[in-house]
Amino acid sequence: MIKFIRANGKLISTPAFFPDATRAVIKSLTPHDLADAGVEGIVINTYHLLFTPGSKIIKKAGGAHKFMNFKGHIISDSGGFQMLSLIHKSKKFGKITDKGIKLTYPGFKEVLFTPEKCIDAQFDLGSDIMICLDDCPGIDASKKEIDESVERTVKWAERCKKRFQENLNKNGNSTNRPLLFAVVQGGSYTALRVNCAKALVKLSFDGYAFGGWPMTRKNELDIKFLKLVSDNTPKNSAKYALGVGKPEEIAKCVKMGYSIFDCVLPTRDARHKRLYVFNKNPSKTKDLTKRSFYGYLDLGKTMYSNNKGPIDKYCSCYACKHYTRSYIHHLFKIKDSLAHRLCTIHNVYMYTTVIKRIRELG
RNA sequence: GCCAGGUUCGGAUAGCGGCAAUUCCAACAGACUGUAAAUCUGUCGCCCUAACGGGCUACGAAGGUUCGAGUCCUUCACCUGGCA
Repeated sequence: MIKFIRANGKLISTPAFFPDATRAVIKSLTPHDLADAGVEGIVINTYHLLFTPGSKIIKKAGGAHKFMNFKGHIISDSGGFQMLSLIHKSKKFGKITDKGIKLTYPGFKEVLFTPEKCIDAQFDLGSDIMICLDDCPGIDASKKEIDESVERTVKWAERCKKRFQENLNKNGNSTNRPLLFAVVQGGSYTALRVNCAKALVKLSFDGYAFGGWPMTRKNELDIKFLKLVSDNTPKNSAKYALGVGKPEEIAKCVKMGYSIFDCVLPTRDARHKRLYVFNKNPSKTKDLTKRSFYGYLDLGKTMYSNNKGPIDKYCSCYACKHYTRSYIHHLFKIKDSLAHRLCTIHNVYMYTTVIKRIRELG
């Protein structure tokens, strides 16, 4: 398993979990909070930032790192997944064509988001790892639709790579350069996944990501296809499981060869009062893939109103060191944003604890 | 003392002849996996049924009118204004 990835002249330790800062913020946290919580990198979203504030504004600010005042690593997601989450839900957000995605984000001027524009925007953002624009099919897509999405994803990846190269040449620096990852689509069809992976590997990228929906319809990790993609990409390449997942799912994916993860769960759940805890001492466990090892706490429940313990007795994050469940429950009741901040710090710290332990165990 | 308005399911509200009865809050339960999410979905009088459904008790109290009353009428109790 690879221990480091070099991007933009900096080393990224792996495996790594980068929480999602879709709109260039981990909601409610400052970069100082992030550093404190052991967060080494984040994932921002090209699609969302294209509209607000606009990639050019971030470029003028000196890139996303400076704009956000964040010193860690930054991966920019292409926005391909938004085709699934927005356009497949409502046509008002846009339309997918072979040229690119016609984006009609409410309140903004219509733009044709091509693979080239996607890459240019990611250079504007100055991210360390860039993701090719992919065509992510909806969860109920037919085989024909997935077939088309694979074809488009590969073609777009090729165009992304070409544009990526052009941007690198323009900058004239080949050693301290960002990386470009391609996304493997193919849904739940073995042949499509394999073909997509092989076609992308042939084009050669710095890393490969598992795209689409990482969960089965039963909401279980789709191990079969995650493994298939991992097995059909070069052994020592960086592998990114997009949108994965719960701590035990990440641990499982690491065993399959994945080294980079991002997921909205720890941050969103924190805002939804759901806290992640360890049922046993994490520094003593050797297997982090067991579901029973983790617990969830709904701090909104009245049962915690007078609970004087920390969120998690095995955790030493800022929130656990300084505040009780009772107080945070109170903050939720009065709808104070400090609840979000403390809980986000905790959940994110909990994930970094899991990652650190996985690294220790090798 | 006179006049006017009010009293509804934990709290606050809607309802002005067909109602177990609106909405909000609270409470309870659930969801959340490349973030349109500090969000969303249920339940929320009691009892029976796996379910469709059924039974009982309810809109301050007591009477009355009506096929039918939270809704109309009378009296009483309490609360809030205005005038004495």
